[in-house]
Amino acid sequence: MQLSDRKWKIFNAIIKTYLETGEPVGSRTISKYADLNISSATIRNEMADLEEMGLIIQPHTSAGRIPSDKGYRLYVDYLMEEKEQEVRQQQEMLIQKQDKMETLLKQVVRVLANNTNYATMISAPRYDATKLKFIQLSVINEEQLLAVIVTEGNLVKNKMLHFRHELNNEMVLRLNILLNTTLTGLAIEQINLALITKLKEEAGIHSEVVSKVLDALAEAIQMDEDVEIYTSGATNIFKYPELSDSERASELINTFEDKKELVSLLNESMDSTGTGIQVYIGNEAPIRTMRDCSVVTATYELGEGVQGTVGIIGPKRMDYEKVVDSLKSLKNQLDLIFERD
Amino acid sequence: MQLSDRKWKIFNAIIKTYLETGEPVGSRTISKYADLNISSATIRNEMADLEEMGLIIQPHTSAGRIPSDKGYRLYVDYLMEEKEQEVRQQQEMLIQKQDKMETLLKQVVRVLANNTNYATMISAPRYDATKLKFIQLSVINEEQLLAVIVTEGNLVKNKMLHFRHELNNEMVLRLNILLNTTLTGLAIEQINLALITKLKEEAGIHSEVVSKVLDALAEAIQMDEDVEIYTSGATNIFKYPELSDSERASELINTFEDKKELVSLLNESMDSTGTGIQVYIGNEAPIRTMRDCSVVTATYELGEGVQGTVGIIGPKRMDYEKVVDSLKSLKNQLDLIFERD
DNA sequence: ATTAGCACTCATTTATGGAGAGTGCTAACA
DNA sequence: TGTTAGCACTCTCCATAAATGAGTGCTAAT
Repeated sequence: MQLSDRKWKIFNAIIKTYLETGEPVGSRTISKYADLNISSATIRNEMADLEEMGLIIQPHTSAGRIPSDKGYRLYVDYLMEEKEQEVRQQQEMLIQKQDKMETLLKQVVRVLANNTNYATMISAPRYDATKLKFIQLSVINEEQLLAVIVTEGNLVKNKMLHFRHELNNEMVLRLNILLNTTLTGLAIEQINLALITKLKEEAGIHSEVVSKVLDALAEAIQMDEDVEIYTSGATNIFKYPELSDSERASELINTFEDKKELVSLLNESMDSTGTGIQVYIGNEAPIRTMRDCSVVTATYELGEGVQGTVGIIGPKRMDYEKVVDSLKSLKNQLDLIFERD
Repeated sequence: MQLSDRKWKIFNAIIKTYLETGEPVGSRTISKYADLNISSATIRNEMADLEEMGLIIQPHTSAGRIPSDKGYRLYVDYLMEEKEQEVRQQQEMLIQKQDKMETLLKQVVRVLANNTNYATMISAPRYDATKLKFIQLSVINEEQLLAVIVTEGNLVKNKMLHFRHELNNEMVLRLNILLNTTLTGLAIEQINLALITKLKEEAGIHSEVVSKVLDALAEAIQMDEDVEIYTSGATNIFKYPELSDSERASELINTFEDKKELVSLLNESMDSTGTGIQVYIGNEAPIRTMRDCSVVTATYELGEGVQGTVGIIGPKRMDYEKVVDSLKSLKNQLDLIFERD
């Protein structure tokens, strides 16, 4: 399927105009379009062809045309290709380094939402590939231990552990040393059975505590996979009439509040792209409530394959160029911030 | 302003009916109301009186009546008075004890939102009156310390500290002992200047570290006052037509996402009621976007004056009885959970 | 191959005219 | 004197109809 030069120009004009106005665009509008001196009648003929190709759609007879999902896809693919080389002047967003990952991520989504006027989300870096930096067990009282786990990138987790028998300070001190000397610098996935057995052996009679700590560690990670995601600007969807009728808006905002589905989307995007930018148009995203939206995601890196994903959700007629630029710029900044860590 | 018995009955019938249907209620509807054998004409006369008193309103000529804010207020005041003694069969909500405060609070709002079909929020217990349980400084690398702060009720905070000069393990160990022996068991507000001076003295050349730790502590607390609030069920507002037009819904959900204003509301409610249940009707709440809502709050306790607030936001015609019951039940459970801590 | 012209289609807007619900008032009644 | 039936009146809420206008597809002329 090859588009003639003129067809391409017309198609482009339709997309551009529709992105701006959000309303079906007719042949006369296009005929007035700059550097295109053709009458509306001719354009009508061309549009009929484009429609037959499935690139544009008529919402009803005697209305203008709007891009189909396939049309958007073509446009975006072309756009991305073109962008590949071109390094544009990127608008700077002010992301400041933060001590705590959580604060940083919240800031990122907030700034991004304000900049783009779309809804945004970000997933915390995937934990199981991150290296352990530090473990600290502290005695809270006779039956409780607090385990603090710090990983590369200063992701801090804490988990409370309960024991039946009494804990004594000295033992905990020895365990701390043991755990740190053995585990520090390892990625979570490197902690295998052999290592665990060895640890337990060395811990002697306290092996039960060791296994509880490791369980806790695993559990803490598991929990994160499920939950750790931040969103912002959900209400931006009200700025786009095609999304803001009660029904749709409610569903969408619900998806945002729940976050569960968002996690799977971000994870999928991360797995499939490695480190690029990905666009889901309408039903391409695996979330039903987003069938009228487009989602653009980017994966950021935190050294050695450890990565998270940031995403922007808007109407299908979102400003893809701007969004892609914003994400690229953001991605660079994040990579930078994590680099000097 | 004294209501005759009959006027009261009519007023009550109007409120009850309106709470159910959400539509203006007319004289004929009331005349069919059980144990009230009066003709519609008579009721019309009474209603005219009630309207003059400002208790009910006519949205337009020849429509039924709806309660005014003043009317709701009267109803709620009476309701609360009546409830005071009566201990009703309270529906149980399943709140499970959790290790971490955050998890617990999130669970609470979720369950509450599901139970009531309104939007819910909860503020973490106020920090500055809580007693310190434990402080732990850990060396992360040459220039960074991780401070972990645990308070009563197992609220865990961590904060990363940066230093120019090198840190050594021994010093940190000594500081840990010093901080814990001195501060454990104290409420934050008890850490006064005298104590600080004494601490610094004992720390000798490491007094700089001490003051940084204390700063961090203060800052961590400050931050909490601003942010620590959890919400759930924001999308429930779409279940009530009077709140779910684009404009209103957008504003409301925004308020929920922002949380800043919610904090001030919850704090105010806590200050003014001590430990009871409070109802804000329409503009009584200090948040403009909630002018069409009612808010019911309850303060829960966590031993010795440490308290947080939980709130429910719904349309003005919310089911106050049910909401108050739910909150009371919840309050009891929370008090119980924290008690055995 | 392009374009002007025209008939035709459909969403959107504006008027119009009940139907229904509910009121306020008056006059009759117990 | 309090209560009620009756009635005219006032609104909102629909549904239907008519006018508008944007945009198309097709045909015939250039």
